[in-house]
Amino acid sequence: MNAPALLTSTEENYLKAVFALAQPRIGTNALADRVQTKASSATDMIQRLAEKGLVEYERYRGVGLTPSGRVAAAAVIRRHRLWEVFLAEKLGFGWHEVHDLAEELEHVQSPELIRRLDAFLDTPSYDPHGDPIPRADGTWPTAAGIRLDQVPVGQSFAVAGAADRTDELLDYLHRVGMVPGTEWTLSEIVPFDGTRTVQTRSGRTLDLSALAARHVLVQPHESQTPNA
Amino acid sequence: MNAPALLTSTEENYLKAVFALAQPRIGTNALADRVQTKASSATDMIQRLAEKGLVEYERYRGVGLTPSGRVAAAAVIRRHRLWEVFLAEKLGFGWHEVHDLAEELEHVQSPELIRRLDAFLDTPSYDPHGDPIPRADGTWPTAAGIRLDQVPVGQSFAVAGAADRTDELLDYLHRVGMVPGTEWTLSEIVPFDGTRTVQTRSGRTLDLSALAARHVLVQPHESQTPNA
DNA sequence: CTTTATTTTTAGATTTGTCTAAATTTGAAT
DNA sequence: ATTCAAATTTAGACAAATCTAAAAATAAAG
Repeated sequence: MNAPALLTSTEENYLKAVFALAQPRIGTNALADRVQTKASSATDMIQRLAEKGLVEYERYRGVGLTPSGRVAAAAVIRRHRLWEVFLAEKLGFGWHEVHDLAEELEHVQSPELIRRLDAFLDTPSYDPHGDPIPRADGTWPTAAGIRLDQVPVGQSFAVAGAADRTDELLDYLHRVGMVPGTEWTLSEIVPFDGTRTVQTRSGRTLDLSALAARHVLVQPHESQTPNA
Repeated sequence: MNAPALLTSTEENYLKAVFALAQPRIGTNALADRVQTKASSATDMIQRLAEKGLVEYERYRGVGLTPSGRVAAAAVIRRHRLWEVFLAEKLGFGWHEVHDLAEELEHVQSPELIRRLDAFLDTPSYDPHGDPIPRADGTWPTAAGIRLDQVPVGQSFAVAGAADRTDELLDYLHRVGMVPGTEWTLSEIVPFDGTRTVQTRSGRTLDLSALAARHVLVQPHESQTPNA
């Protein structure tokens, strides 16, 4: 329960992999695959992380995260996803290009840097892929609903919120009338680029890019078959 | 003359140190001091860099950079100083805080990242300390004059240009009338914070912060003693 | 309940970058 | 020209992270 010792980049990468794959435990081979190494190397590394109290490990039984391992993993993921937002929103990289770069940037050790980066980006809750960004305290944003890009065609829903607080997004959603509380139905998903067409009960339609759809949180309704 | 092989962070740090200290050669001890290591380690590293053709090394005689070493060093320094500009201008770090962080960020390997970062920052020519940023092609910005913060009290000068192209700086200089071709005399340097007071021949005075003074390039006049 | 196949772990070696301590070389002083 | 001190290099060891190849444990199949 003392201050979290500094981890090497390699240790951080293993932690992330365990976090991603352990439900609740993951084997050495799968882990080695994930971090691009061999099973024997993974065993070595895991034993070190176990000594540091970050994973719980039993020989031949796989690994899982301890509570403090979960906190450490969230910190790394937070750094990773904030850098992804920076790369996409500020430098104009495509959402598919940002992962590898963030993989390097995430290991720069400085709480103050991350605090300021977070503020500079307007404290986003989701990265360019739509994945949640852990908060500074290690908690995860629980979607006030599900993301619009995960809603099936035909589903009706109410807008619950926006995935981040940038003026650009909020202005845009306000301008097109997609504000919390409003009711819509998803009528089409364009296969080519994932554009969503939604419409109000009064018949007004609106096209939203896949990116925009990832940033809109909605509360789906019971079902489109009105019974009861 | 083939593509420059990827260097490790450590190799890059040694290269920077040789660049900074070799005029034209530097000894093992001084180099070791600079990179926070021991002379024996420096010897090892230098021999590796010599094999890669980046430094010219003769036993017991010290090291200097080869032409391709100079190019590689410029690339590292370019990355370092661009990150410094980012940290200071975008994240609001003080100019004294940016060095150590840039030291880590500079080793992220991606030409495209640096290209985009450079554009995002409006292609600055000087970092927050006033040091020149090598261009993408490895050439160095030769000051159209000297920086105003290096002018002694009493000196007259003509404004030659601005150290970078950000709208903020250019707008500001335009607004206060400090545009290329105008004539001024430096009448005071405030010891506390380095603020410069300058005045026109007609007597108008203007206070410039130390930061602003670092970003103004001037052409000093012969002398303040009017003879001939 | 054996046998076999898969997964996991150990053992020993390698690379990068470092260290201490001992051996060399250089250059300066007498 | 010797001697001496400072700078530099070698030698040998170590820690982190990895690998290959061999050994051990588990799980699956008959």
